[in-house]
Amino acid sequence: MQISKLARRSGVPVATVKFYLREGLLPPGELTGATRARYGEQHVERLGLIRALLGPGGLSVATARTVLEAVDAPATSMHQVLGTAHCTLPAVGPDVPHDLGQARELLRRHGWRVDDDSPALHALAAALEALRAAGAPPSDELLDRYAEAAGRLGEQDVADVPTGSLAEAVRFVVVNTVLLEPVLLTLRRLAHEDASRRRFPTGGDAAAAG
Amino acid sequence: MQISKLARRSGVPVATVKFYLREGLLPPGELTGATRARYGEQHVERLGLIRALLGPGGLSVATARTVLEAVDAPATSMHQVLGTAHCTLPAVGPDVPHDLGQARELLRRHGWRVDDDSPALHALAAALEALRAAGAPPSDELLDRYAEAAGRLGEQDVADVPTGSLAEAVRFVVVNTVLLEPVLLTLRRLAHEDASRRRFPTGGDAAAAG
DNA sequence: CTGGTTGGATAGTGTGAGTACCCAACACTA
DNA sequence: TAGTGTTGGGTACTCACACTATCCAACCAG
Repeated sequence: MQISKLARRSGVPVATVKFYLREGLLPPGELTGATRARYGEQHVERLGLIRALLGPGGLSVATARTVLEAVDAPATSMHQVLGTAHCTLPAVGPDVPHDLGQARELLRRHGWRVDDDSPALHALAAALEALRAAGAPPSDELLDRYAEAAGRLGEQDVADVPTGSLAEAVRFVVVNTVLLEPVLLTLRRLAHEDASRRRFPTGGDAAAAG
Repeated sequence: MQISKLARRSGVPVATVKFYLREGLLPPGELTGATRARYGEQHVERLGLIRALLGPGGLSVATARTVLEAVDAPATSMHQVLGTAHCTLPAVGPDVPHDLGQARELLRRHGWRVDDDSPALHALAAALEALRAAGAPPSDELLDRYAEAAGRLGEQDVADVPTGSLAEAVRFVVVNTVLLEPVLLTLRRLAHEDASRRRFPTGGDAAAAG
C-alpha cells in the first residue's frame, strides 16, 4: 500500500502522515524505489496508536516519540518500561524545590516505596502545592481516599499485565497508562454529576465537586 | 499595593500580570489615577489560583476565564456549577459521532443517570474509542473497576462540599474538580510503580502498568 | 510520452501563552 | 520645580507546537 492509501485507511491526511514519518513516530515504509514505498497493516495500526496518544492521551509529539520508542524496543527490562511511563508526565522543573513533606508522608502511610527523585513524587508535590496556592489545602483524609482508590486501581492494573511476551507487556503498559487516564478523569466527573444530582436535587441537575 | 509589588508578592512577572488583567483572569485594581491602581491581598490570592489552574490544573487561559467567571458570579444555582466544571473538559467535537454504546452501558450498570448530551459522556466515549483504536479495547471488568473507584471518590467529594455559603461551595467545587485531577493521576502512577516493584522485583525497580 | 502520484525536503500557517516596548501620566525627591 | 523612576494601557513581538502547503525529481500506468 502506498502513502495515499495509508492516509485514506487511517483517516490521517497525507501531509500529516509525512510529518509523523519525519518526526519518527511512524516507521518508514519499505522502499521500492527512489520515490516509492510500501506500507502495511502495521502502519495503519501504528497510526491509530499515534492519534490515540496525541489526541485523547494528551501527549506531545516529543513525548509520544519517547513512548513509542519504548514500544518499539522492548528488549529491555520492565524497569525501563516504568521509566518511560513516568516520562509521559509533564516534566516538573527541579528548579522549583517542592515541599515533598505531605506527599512523602502520604506515600509512607500507604506503604508505598518510591524513589525520592521520582518524577511522579515531585509532580504530586507540585499538585498539592497548587491546591494550597489556590486556597484549598487538601486534608490528609482526602488524600488518603484518593491514594486508596489509586492503590486499588494500580494493584489490579499491574495484575492485568500480560506476562507472555515482553513486547506485548510493554505495549499494554504504555497504552493503558496513557489512555486510561482520560477514562478515569471522565468517570470521576460523571460520578460527581450523578452524586450531586442526588445530593442537590435542584430541578434535575445539581453540582459537581472534587 | 501597586503592580510591581503584586508581581513580587505573587512571583508572577509584571508583564504576565498585565496579560492576565487584559485577559480578564485577574480583576483590575482600584484606579487611583490615570496611571496608578491599587491591588489588595485578594489579588495575590487570585494570582495563586490562576497559576494553579493554568499550571498543574492544565487549563487554557480561555477555560480558566470561564471557570473564574463562575467563581466570581456564584449568584446562580448549583446547576451552573456543574456545567462550569464540565466546561473544563477539553471539548469533544460532536462532528465525530462517537459510539456511546459501551459508555452508556457502563453508566447504566453503575446506576448513574447522565444526560445523553453530557460532554463528559462524549469524552468518555472518545476515550474508549481511543483505547480501541490503539489496539487495547477495554474490558467491561476493567471499566467497572475504574467506575467503582471513580464513584467512590465522587460520592465522598460531593459529601465534602461546604453547604454554608454558595460562593464558598462554588470555589470549592471548581478548585477541587480541576486541581485534584493531577493528584489522582499522579497517585495512580505511583501506585503502579509500587505495585510493579512488588510484582516484578527485578533489581529494585520494575514496570508500571495501567 | 505524458499526466498524475510519490518520497523527501523546505517553508509557511495558525494558535496559544506569554514577553518586550513605548507612551504619557503620575509620584517622590531634592 | 526640575529630575528620576514607576505605572496603566496599548501594540507588537517572540517562541513553541502541531501541523499544512509547496516544490522537485523520480517514478509508474496508460
